Amino acid sequence: MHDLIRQAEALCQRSGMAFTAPRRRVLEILAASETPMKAYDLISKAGEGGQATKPPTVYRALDFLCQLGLVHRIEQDATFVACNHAGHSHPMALFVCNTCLKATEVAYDEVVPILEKAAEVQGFHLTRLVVEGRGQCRDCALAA
Amino acid sequence: MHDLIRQAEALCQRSGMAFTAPRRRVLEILAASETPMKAYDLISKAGEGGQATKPPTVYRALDFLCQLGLVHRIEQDATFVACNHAGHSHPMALFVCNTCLKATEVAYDEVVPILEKAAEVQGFHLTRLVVEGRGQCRDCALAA
DNA sequence: CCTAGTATGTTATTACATAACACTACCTAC
DNA sequence: GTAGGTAGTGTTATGTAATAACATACTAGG
Repeated sequence: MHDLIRQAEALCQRSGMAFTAPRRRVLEILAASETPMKAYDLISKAGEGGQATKPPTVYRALDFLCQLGLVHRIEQDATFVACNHAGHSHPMALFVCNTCLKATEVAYDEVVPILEKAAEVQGFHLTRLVVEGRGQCRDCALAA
Repeated sequence: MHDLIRQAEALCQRSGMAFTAPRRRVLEILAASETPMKAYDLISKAGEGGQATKPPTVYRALDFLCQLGLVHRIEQDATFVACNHAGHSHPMALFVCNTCLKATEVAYDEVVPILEKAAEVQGFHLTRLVVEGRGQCRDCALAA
């Protein structure tokens, strides 16, 4: 799991950005979590042990990590998850299991041009795309 | 614009659901709005004139209208928009213009099987799909 | 040094959403 | 017709998500 932290360090170094304590802390917590986390769970977790951590600190760290593609925000339910495929920035869909709540990342490169074309027909030029889903993951399907 | 209201009435009648006053009110306000609305703008708008309207009333109406497909929730920014293509339930992507904030609905039937297949490869069975975008609409592109 | 840029700390507030319970209207089975 | 269920609304209170605004600290370049 500490691969992610090392990747983050490297990524920041290359782009001349600071991988500061709160950013590291937030990423560590997310990387250790099996499931996507809500912001306020993250805030209280980050505050455990050391000094109290306030919302802006965590939200700023999250913004930073999201921009780097190390963390994704799941719009459906306002949760955050560490990215398994850090570094590169493939378009990735996030599918969340209704049972175990784990998130699965799925590449959707194929559909991007289709959606872009469908939008363009109506004169709409896409700059950002959000693809998310809900359903049942393999493990939970087998368990049932 | 009152087409939508009439459609809603018909739809409710057919399914034996009540198209009550708060539901009608919320739908009217959304139908009259050029752009998607935030929940609390809706709440204060609904409260204008008559009696005060509280959050639960509006949220309940929104849940109801969303289930019927008469209204869509835009997850990216927690706004709500009346559906232009009411009644049927095609999968529809919502693309929001960064400039004028209007929402454009785009059918994405084609991409559903692709995403389903991509998910299935990882053993994930999709039950719900959210596709949203940001960008620039035709009018704003021409104006620029 | 000192100052411009970047990031964090802190307080307060705004915005989004729902839990819980009381009440009403309507319908239907007896 | 009346008891009891169902569906919906009204109301209070609270929980949860996110940011504004301003003060403070760290660091690199002149």
